[in-house]
Amino acid sequence: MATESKLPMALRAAYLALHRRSEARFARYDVTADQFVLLATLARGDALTQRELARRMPSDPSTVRAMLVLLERRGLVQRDAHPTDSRARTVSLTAAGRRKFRQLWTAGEPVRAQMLGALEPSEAELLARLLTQVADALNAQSVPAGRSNSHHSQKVEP
Amino acid sequence: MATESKLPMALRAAYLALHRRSEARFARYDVTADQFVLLATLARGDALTQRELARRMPSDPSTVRAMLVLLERRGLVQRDAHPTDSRARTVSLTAAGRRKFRQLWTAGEPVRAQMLGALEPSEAELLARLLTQVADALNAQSVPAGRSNSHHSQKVEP
DNA sequence: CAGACTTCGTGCGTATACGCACAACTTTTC
DNA sequence: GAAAAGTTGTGCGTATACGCACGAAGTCTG
Repeated sequence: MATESKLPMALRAAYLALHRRSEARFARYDVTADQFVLLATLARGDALTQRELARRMPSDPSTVRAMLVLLERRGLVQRDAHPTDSRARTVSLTAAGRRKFRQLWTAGEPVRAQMLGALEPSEAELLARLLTQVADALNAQSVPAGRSNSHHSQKVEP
Repeated sequence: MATESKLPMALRAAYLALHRRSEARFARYDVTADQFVLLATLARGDALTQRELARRMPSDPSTVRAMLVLLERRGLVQRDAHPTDSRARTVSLTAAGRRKFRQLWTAGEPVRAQMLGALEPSEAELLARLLTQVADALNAQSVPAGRSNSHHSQKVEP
């Protein structure tokens, strides 16, 4: 039974280590590791709805909202009315947000280097692939109580 | 730059997916995913100090303390005076705690199966190894430019 | 077009995940 | 042995991470 829990525990340990390291690294910029993820996501695709932003992070929409409130207050992001959907709001980086993100990207370099340095280039690639496979499997809503071992990430029978 | 952040993002996504899935799975037992980790750690080595428990989880000692308060209140763990060190307290599972853990272990089986099912057996092994490598690298206090770090016991090249 | 259903964002409550400062205690040092 | 230094647990503050319920607005029925 210990062998079976090795993978989940290793995943947890690795993520928490990454998170702690990043947190320490970004602290002097007054930005958290998760705020960095949010800013990075916006840097790659601006003017997303909060929902879409949350989906890409990936994080819970209500978590993202809490983060946006803090970031908006500090002028790093702005939220505007959606052009066509009046329920939604679009989120974008401000000029200050873009500047901050560039600083953070540089500041985070040693952490990424530390991760990558522990692996062969091919291993890094492989690791990313395996993690994605695992994440997809876990997100594929496959078995709350049924037997259907649908190995593809599609819908479940209603 | 997108390629460089792929691995950290994939790690984050995979962990969060695991966490969400586990959380949902354990909810009906009124136990969180992290409480499960704590109980599992105690199940593997009882009568640890809070510090040692935190180290093995791995989690922050003050986080572990908060968790212990909740779990103790519910009678799943107990904290006793340490036999020789009067600063420390030893933590153990109660009978109810052991029973709960067995239930949780079973309840969590589908999640582990879902993870493992997405991988070849050899891949699972490899993934665990790579994650451990990454975690070790991140925890190895290599200090890329700091000055005020001297606490941890790890080696650093000077 | 009206009702049902879905989706978006908000607000609230709980549990991590930490850092930091502090008191009590242990170990080391001189 | 007493002072210095280190360790253990506690308490506090902030930021996630989420679920759930709600109102508002969009979409889909008939």
